[in-house]
Amino acid sequence: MTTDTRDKIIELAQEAIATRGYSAFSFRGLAADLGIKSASIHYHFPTKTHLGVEVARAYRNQLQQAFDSIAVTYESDPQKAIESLIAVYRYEARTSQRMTVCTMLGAEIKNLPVEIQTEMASFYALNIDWLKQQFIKLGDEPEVAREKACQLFALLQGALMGAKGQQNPDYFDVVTKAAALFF
Amino acid sequence: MTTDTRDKIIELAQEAIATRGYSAFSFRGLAADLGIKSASIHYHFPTKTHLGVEVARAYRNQLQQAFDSIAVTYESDPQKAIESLIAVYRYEARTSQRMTVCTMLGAEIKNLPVEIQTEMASFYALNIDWLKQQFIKLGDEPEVAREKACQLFALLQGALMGAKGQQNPDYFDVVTKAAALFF
DNA sequence: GCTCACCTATCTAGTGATAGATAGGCTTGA
DNA sequence: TCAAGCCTATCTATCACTAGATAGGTGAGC
Repeated sequence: MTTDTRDKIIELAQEAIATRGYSAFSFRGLAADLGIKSASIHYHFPTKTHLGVEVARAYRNQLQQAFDSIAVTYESDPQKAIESLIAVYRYEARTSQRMTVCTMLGAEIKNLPVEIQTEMASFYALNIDWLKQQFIKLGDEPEVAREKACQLFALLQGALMGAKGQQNPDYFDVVTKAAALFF
Repeated sequence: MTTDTRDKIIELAQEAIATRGYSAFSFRGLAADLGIKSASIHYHFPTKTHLGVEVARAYRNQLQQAFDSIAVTYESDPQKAIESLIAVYRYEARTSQRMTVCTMLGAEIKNLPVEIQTEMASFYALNIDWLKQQFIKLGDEPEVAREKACQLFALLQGALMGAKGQQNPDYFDVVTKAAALFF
């Protein structure tokens, strides 16, 4: 067991990035939450960039798993699959008053180490490609499917962002009603 | 004339917030860009919070002016008015690789002084109320108009955010094609 | 079964850089 | 003359990061 301290650090860092942003979270803050010293975090992650990259990777894996799981469950019903993804994001908007790591890091991108900027690209690709596949299953031409995927993902990000910016989770529901327009 | 240094500070701060975020811009950085010392910025704005609030207010005024100007120009054509607003955001997405102050501060809201959080609320209200008015003019019932306004605004924010997160301005255009769905 | 060497995970104590903020002085123009 | 505008110099807090020490565990060789 390579300790679960490492995992806890990633988990807390992910939470911190999602709520306050990359430049606003600190090793000291994380350490305080964990009840250890910041030097101990440096033992697991030599630099903040290293930790940031690991958080991004972990989040990407979670996302990938969610996609796989949904795609299996609703293999023959792409519309339900999409609605199920929206429910996942809805859960994030409701339970924690935070944004996804993807959205947060996207906003901050100009202020991120290049290593993390690189990871960012795959977030968008993952979401958009998956949505595109669902629309293709629903009978759309690839190019149309891609456009719809971009549009729906933008709607989702805007919904998440607005729910947080206004501190009003209901906003997410109002906005995602518009998802119906894509079917 | 209460100097234009003050105005320049607000302008540069706005630019900095829109590109890198509130917590990532500094008095020293601004001062360096202006060719003065950080102490001189404190002369104009006693604290970072004061400056932040002024930036928010200034941005809100610009937004209000843009709304007024568009509403007058396209008074009898609300659809054109909305398309004109999209063009404004499009310009922001294209020319500078930055986000609007509203979107950026919205993402960071959990990390902002309360004074600025308060200003934030008016950004959303301003955008959504204005859009709502246009939809009402187009014949929608108030409640429907409000929902459409939220949805379209979320789409715009998502478009802006995605264009930046992927460093691809074309994304904005692909996404905002979906605005047609609202007419 | 013991010991020596190494590893893991943490600590204390500090580095230099930078943050926001302040006190007090110089300069210039009305 | 005096105040607006900017300065130098400094403070305190915090940042990421490092060095060196320590305590406990693991494993190999005798």
